[in-house]
Amino acid sequence: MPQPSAPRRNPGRPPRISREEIIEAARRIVTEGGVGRLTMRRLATEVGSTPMALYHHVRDKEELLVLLLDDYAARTLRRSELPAHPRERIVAAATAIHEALVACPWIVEVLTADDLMSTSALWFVEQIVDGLVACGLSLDRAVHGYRSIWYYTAGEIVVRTTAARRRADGDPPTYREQVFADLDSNELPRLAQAADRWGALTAEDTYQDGLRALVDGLLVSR
Amino acid sequence: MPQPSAPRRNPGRPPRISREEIIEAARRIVTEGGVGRLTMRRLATEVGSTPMALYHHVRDKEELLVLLLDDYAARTLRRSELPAHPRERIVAAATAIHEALVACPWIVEVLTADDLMSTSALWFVEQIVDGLVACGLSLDRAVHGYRSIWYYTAGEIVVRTTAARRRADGDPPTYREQVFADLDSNELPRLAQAADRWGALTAEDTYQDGLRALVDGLLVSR
DNA sequence: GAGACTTTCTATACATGTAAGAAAAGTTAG
DNA sequence: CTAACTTTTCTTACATGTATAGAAAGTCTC
Repeated sequence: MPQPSAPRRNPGRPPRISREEIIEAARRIVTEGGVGRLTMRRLATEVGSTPMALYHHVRDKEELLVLLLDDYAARTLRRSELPAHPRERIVAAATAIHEALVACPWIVEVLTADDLMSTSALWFVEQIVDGLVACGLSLDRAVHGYRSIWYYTAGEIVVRTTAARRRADGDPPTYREQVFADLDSNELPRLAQAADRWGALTAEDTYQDGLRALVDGLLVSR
Repeated sequence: MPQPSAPRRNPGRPPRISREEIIEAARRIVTEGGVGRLTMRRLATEVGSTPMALYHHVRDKEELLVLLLDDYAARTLRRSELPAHPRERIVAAATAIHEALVACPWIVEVLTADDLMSTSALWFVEQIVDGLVACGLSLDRAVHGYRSIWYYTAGEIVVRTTAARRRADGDPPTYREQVFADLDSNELPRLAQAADRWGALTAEDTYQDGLRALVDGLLVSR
């Protein structure tokens, strides 16, 4: 029977760095110089260690980014007063998540990693699922509904911030824009009709419009 | 006045490889060994050239992947008989795009790159926009609606295929799953209630459900 | 034909993520 | 104390994307 109160230390070489230290240092690097400055080597010197030592605390760089995102969410997403009406509560919770993520431009590389599962984000997820249930959906349908909202949200952020970044880089227009300029107005009349406004239209932020549509659609129980 | 019919060749060293050749070779590599096998060096030897020569035909690897995706779309997406009823036409067109992309597991890394703009995909985009207009939306709102559908579609694919890949890798469960196991059922009752089914629920393919909800929502003009 | 100009290709170099294995620094059993 | 064992750290090495500089191979002007 092991003595429970004895401060018996662990065997093995004692660690000189911790996951928390690593994340802290990573956060410093990212907030100062952007996510592009975050390399394993830089991070290692920042915590006073070697690159490979990091890999004992973090599976790989992607996991590091996920941890960083969760850390960010934990300190940004604060539970706030949400509307009482379920439908509006859903919209507000999703919008809160969306705003937090949009304000953090480097996440794009991480969003592909399944849900946003930071403990602090979970409260908002709960609000969404609960709102859907309150509107009459079964629990299963509510979870599926939340997933749809998450797909929409993640897709919006990933697609729009990548596009925005590309615009900011002042890249020469890709051949895609060329394609769009050469539209055949007999074959594709609507697109041709919208062609000149396409760039402006797709740059607009219509997250809430789409979200409301999606939520409305989810709530007309079928 | 330049002689129009003269086969005056271009100045400069004549190219030994073309963008088409490159894409062809890349397709071979990817279909044989997966996208992980596609490196610039391998591609270079495949076309009998050097890595840096590729960069005269392709801006960078990302553009190569985009080209590859368009190439794939061009040979997979065939215009098909779509329902006449506008709402069903929208759903069918989006589903066609979705199915083509899902069948092609390496796209994930590219989907972040704005729209799917392959010429062959544009026809489906046209169907969606036109369907929305036929249901009474203004052209602007229809374009926005299409964008919402695209966000949802891209997000669904990116999130779900990444999750599936991770599952297939047999990774040790990430700390996210740990978080989910430790849910406090007082704080987050709905999530706790769904916790054990969460994995199964989020693995289900509910693309069409969400899509229909979104389209329904878009069509109740507000 | 000689040289200027243009386009494409090649050689070399660097930063990055990370695999593999050895070394270090502890704890525990004898 | 010594030896086995464990955990963490360090060293070295490799594959990859791509920047940079210059060489090669054409056309054009004269």
